[in-house]
Amino acid sequence: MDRDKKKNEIFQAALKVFARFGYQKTTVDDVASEAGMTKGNVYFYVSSKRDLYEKTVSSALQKWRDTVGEAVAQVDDVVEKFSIMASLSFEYLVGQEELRSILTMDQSIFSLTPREDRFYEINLGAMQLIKDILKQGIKEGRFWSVDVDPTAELLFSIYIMFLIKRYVKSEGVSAARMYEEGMTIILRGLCATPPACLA
Amino acid sequence: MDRDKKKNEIFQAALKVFARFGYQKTTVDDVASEAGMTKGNVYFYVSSKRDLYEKTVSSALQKWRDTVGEAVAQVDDVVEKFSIMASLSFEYLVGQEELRSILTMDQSIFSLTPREDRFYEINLGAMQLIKDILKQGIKEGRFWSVDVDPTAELLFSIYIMFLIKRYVKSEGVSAARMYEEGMTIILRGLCATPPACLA
Amino acid sequence: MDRDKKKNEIFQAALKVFARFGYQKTTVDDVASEAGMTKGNVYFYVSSKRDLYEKTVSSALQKWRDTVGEAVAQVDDVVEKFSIMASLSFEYLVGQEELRSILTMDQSIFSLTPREDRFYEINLGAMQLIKDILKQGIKEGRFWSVDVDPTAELLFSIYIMFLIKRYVKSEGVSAARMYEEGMTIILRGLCATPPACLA
Amino acid sequence: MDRDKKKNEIFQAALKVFARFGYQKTTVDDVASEAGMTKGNVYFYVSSKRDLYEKTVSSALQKWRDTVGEAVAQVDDVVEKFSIMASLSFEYLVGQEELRSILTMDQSIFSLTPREDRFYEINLGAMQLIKDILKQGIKEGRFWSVDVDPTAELLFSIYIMFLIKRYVKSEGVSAARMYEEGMTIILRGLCATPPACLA
DNA sequence: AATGAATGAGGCTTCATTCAT
DNA sequence: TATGAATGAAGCCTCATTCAT
Repeated sequence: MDRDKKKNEIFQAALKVFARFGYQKTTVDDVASEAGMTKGNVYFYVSSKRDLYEKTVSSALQKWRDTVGEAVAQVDDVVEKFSIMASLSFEYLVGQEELRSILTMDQSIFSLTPREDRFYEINLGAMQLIKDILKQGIKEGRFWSVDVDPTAELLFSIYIMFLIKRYVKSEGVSAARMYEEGMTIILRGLCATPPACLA
Repeated sequence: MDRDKKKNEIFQAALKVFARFGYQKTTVDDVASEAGMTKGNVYFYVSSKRDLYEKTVSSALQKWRDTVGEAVAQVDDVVEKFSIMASLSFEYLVGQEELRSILTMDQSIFSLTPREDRFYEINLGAMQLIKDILKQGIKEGRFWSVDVDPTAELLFSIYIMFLIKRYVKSEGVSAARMYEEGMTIILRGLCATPPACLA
Repeated sequence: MDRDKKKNEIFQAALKVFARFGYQKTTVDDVASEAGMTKGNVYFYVSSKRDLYEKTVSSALQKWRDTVGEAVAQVDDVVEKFSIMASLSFEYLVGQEELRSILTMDQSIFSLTPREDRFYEINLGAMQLIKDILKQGIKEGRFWSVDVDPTAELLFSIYIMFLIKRYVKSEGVSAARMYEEGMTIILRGLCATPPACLA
Repeated sequence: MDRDKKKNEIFQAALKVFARFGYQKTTVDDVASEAGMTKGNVYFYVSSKRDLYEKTVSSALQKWRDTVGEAVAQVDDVVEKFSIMASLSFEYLVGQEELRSILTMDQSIFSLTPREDRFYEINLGAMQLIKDILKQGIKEGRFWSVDVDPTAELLFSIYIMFLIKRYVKSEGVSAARMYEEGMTIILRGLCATPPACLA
C-alpha cells in the first residue's frame, strides 16, 4: 500500500529525531518537519506520540534482528555462530548511529518483561538466538555446561552493552580494542577446551 | 551546618522521586512535596531543576563509592579485592533501589567523558579502583597481562551493567544466579593461573 | 492573507492592553483574552512576549508615520509643511490614546540608536521628514541657517514630547493652549524673516 | 538619628540599582545586596518595594531642586536667572547619571497631577521657579507677554526633556550642540527685544 | 490526505512579603 | 536590628492533541 510507504517515511524521520533529542525532548512537530509534513498529518498515521515512538523503534529493531538471524543461520560451527552473531551485530550497529543512540538513551527497550513490554517479542527473538547457540555449544561439548537461561540473559545484556554503550560517539577509548579484549575474555571463559575453542 | 542537613533532606526526597518518575517526568513540585516543603523553598537551596538532579545524583554516587572504596582498602589479596569490589557494589546497590533506578534511566551518568560530564570525577574514582586492582593482579602474576586501560573501562561497563541493569525490580531472572555465572566467567577469563586464582 | 488579518487583530488587542498596563504589568494572557483567543494561540503568531510588544508598537508607529508623511507630501510651502507635520501628528495622536500611552511609558521607543533599536528604521523615517523640511526652509531662505542634524534631533524630541507627554489624559492643562504657545515660540525662533514666516 | 543615616544608605543603594534595572526589573534583593544587608532587613526600614522606590526618588529630587533653587536665588537679572536655572540643572544632572536614568525610565515622576502623584509637591517647587522667572521677565518687559501657566508648564517639559532625555549615555549626537541650538531658539522666541535679551 | 489553527494543561522559575529567632 | 528561611502567587512558554476545512 501507499500508506505503508508513507508510514516508513515517518518512522525514518522519527528515528533520526528521537535519536538526536530523546523521547521527551522530541516534539511531534520536530518529527513532522523532518518528514516534510505537518503535525496534524502525522496524527493521521499514528495515534499518539508514544505510539509513534514504539512503532519507530520496533521497526528498526526488526530490521536489525532479521539481518543478524539470517547470517547466523548460514553457518554450522557453533563458535563461528557466536562470533558472527557478535561481530555482525556490532558491524550492523556501527552503521546505525541513530538506532544506537536510541538504545543508549532508552535501555528499557531491552527489559525482557512480558508485561507492558512493547518490544518483548522482538527481544525474545534475539534471546532465542543466543540460547540456541549456547545449547548447541554445550551439546557438542565445546562450551562448559553452564545454566542456559541465566547465561543467555547475561550474554544478551553484555552483548547489548557491548554493542551499544561502548560505541557512543563521544566515548574516547578505542571500540575495537575493547571489543577484542572483551570477546577474548568471554570466549575464554565460556569454552570448555580453550585450544579448540579459539582455534 | 543546619543548611547542609536540610539540603540532604531535599536530596533524599529528590532521589526518591527522580527514581520513580525519571528526570523529565518529575516536577520540582513533586520533589518539594516529598520533602515536605514548598517549591519556592526548594529553589532556595538549588538553582534549577537540573542543578537539583545533579546534586542529588552526585550525593548518592559519592556515598556508594566511599562505601566500596573503604571495604576494598581493608584487604590485600588482589582476587579478594576484586571479589569484594564486585560483591559489595552489588550488595550496596541491592539496598539502594532508588539509586539503581536512576542509574538505569540515565546511563549518561557513566559516560566517562571529561568534557561536560557532571559526574566525571566521581566516575574516575571508581575506574581508578578497578585499574589499581588490575595492575596489582598483573604485577603479582595473578592476572593475564591485559591492556589495563581498555580492560578497566570494559570491566567498569560490565560492572555497571551487572550491578544495575540486571537488578531492576521488574526483571524476572534471579540476580544471584546471573551474578555467579558472570563472576565465574570473568574471573576465569582474567586469571593467568586458574587454579590459584579461583582457589 | 487571512493570517495577517488575524495578526492585526492581535496587535490591536495588544495595543489596548499594553497601553493600559505597560509592558511588564501586561500578561500574555491579558492580551489573549482581549483578542478573544487563548494564550497558546497567541504564541502561534508571535514568538515571545517581547516579540508581541515590538510588533505591536512597530505596527502602530508605521501607521502614524505613513499618515503624516502622505499629508506633508501634498503641500509645497515649507512653513506650511512644518505646520502640517506638527498639527497632523498632533491630531493623529489625539485619536490614538493607546499609542500615546505606550509612547509615554516607553520612551526608549525613540532612542534613535541604530544598535539594538527595534524601531530604528521607523524613527529614521520621521527624522528624515523633519530634516527635509529644515533643509528646504534654509535653502529657500525662510529659516535661519541652523545646523540641520542636531536641530532635527532636537525638534524630533520636542515634537515627541509635545505630542505625547503633554496629552496624557490625566494631565490638566489645556493641550491646545500649550500647543499654540509652543508652536509660536519654535517658529519664531526658527524663521529668518519673522513677518514673512508667520504671515 | 542613626536610623536616618541607615535609611539614606539604603536610598543611595536603591538609586543605583533602580537606575540600572528600572523599577520592575529590580528586586528587593538587589537593593539589599547593594546596601550590604539582607532583604528582610530592608523591610524594617520601608514598608514595601513601592515605598522604597518613592522614598528613593523623592530624596534624590529634593537634593536636585535645592541645589538649583539656591543658585538662582543669588542673581537678579532675569535672563541670567533663566540661564542659570537651565545650565545648572543641566550640569547637576550631568554628574547624576543614576537619577537621570531613573527620570528617563519613569517619566511619570513629572506628571504634575495632584491626585496620586507622589512627587507632586517636589514638582510644584520646580514649576514655581520657572513661573517666577517668567513673571519677572514679563514685568520687566524683557519677555513677551506670554500666558504664564501653560508656558511654564511647557518650559518645564522641554526642560525636563532637554536635561534628561538627551543625555542618555547611548545617544550619539553631541549634547552640548543640541543644548546650544535649543537654548538660542527658546530664548530668541521668548524675548521681546532680542538684542537686549541675548546681550 | 493534508493543513493551519486552536486549545489547555502544566512545567519551570521568580519574587514580594512574612516570620521566627 | 538583622538574618535566613519559607511561602505562594503569578508569569512565560511549550506542546500533545484535536478539529474544521
